[in-house]
Amino acid sequence: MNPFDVVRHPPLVAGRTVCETCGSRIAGMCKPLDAAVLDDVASDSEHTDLPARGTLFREGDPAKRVYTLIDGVAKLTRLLPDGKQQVVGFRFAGDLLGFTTRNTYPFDAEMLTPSRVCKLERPKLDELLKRHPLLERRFLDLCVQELGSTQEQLVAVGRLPADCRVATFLLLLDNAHRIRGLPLKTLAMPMTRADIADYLGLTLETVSRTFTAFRKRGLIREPGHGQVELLDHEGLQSLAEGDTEH
Amino acid sequence: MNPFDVVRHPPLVAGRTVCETCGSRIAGMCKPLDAAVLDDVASDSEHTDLPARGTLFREGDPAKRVYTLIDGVAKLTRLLPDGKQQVVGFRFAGDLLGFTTRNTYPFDAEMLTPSRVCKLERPKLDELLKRHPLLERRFLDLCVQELGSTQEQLVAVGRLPADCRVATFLLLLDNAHRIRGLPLKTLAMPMTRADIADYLGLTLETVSRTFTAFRKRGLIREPGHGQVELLDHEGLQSLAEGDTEH
DNA sequence: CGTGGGATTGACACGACTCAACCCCGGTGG
DNA sequence: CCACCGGGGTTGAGTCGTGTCAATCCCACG
Repeated sequence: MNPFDVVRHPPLVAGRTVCETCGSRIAGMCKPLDAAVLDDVASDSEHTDLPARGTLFREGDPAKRVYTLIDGVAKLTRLLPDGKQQVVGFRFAGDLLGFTTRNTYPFDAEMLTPSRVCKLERPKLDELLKRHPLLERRFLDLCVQELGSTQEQLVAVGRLPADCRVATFLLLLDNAHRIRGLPLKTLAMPMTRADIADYLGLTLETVSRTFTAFRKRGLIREPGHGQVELLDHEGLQSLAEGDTEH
Repeated sequence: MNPFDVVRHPPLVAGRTVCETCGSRIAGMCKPLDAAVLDDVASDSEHTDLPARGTLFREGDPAKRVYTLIDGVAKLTRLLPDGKQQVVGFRFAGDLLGFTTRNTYPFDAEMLTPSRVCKLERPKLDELLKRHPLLERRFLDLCVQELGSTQEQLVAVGRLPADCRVATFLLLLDNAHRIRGLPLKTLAMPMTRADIADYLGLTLETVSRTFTAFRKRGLIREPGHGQVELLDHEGLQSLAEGDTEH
């Protein structure tokens, strides 16, 4: 059902590098932990399932837990007073959700597909952090990474025309699949045109028009609902870099 | 000369809470450190002066040092292949500059005023991090904070019309002065219209027109070059929140 | 006094938004 | 079984906000 739940990769290095509880290996908090620490974390964590459109938490809620997205896709949004929203990021299987040093979440987290998360209570996390210095370092890395991708998004939204922005989104999606070892020919794309528009600072109509333009130019194919195939990586790449030529 | 260098605040709490070497108290890495740690840091750090328009480091340079901006204002920019640039943030006295867990800087750092920085070699920082766990926690806090403000910026750039964006910028500037205890009637504004435009995803002409519109509406005054006075906080606030009314 | 960078202002073009109609498809219930 | 409904997507026509290009102004500085 969920396009992301079929995967089972071999460990990257010998030994237990995957958190057996949450399956996290790629981007989650467990990545650099050794077996002892993993057991420690695992004993404190617990699973929950959410339906598509389910809300994990809302902007302003007390940040009582951190989550690892075991499987599924989430969008993170900030709401404006007038009802418009800005998507500040998408999250995929293995990603960390809701980590912050503040005491409330800074955005909503809503699932785009039926999903499973591994949740960890904040006090337990704080204990773990005290016990395992490596873990704190890990969070720092993740935070720096997140900052980097938000800045990338900012550049796209601030300085690129519509078609270039859509190209960056498609490459982002492609990359999310690539680093997870997911099928790369046809990409699962559970987000609606409206989601993509809110991510790129456009309207859903503009996104829709851009997709059909890309189809006509032979840049992409859409074999079915919620799927894309990138036919011309080169072309998309040069678009994403701001080449408005041809 | 530099509008930010006149300040000398009393310590917030009793004891030595300000790094005597770098003067950092507000936002820099030294904030939560006790005297012993401060001495430790101070003995490894060193000062440098930069002229206005001086470059501290460039995107892609090996991240060999971290800096604390003792005094002055910096802009952080990402460059696009076609020459356009996006300002991903401004930094003020006391702020940390160039901290990352990656091995290259993700953006350029250019001074807008004559500035002084306190620099610390990366290997020494790594040692300090090992020796003082509190410091690592501090960096995590700073990173989370930075992420939050980048997301704010993203919302403004992605979803607000020009006048609302300019209002958010003015309030940002006001806040930067407020938390530093700097004069709040007339704010020092060392950035050019082009800098502001690159921060907000606009053109310098649009920024200029918006400023004159604000002047005519009585929202602001500009007593001199590089200075603004916010006459109607309320009005700017409601603009910044997306109220396009009146 | 001349020079150059920053800022302002105007005329115009164009890209993206708005509003609206329509299609497609899956689900639901009569 | 089929009519109805609603959500997502596409497409068109017209408007409007910004971008573009260019002229002019201001002022600090050499």
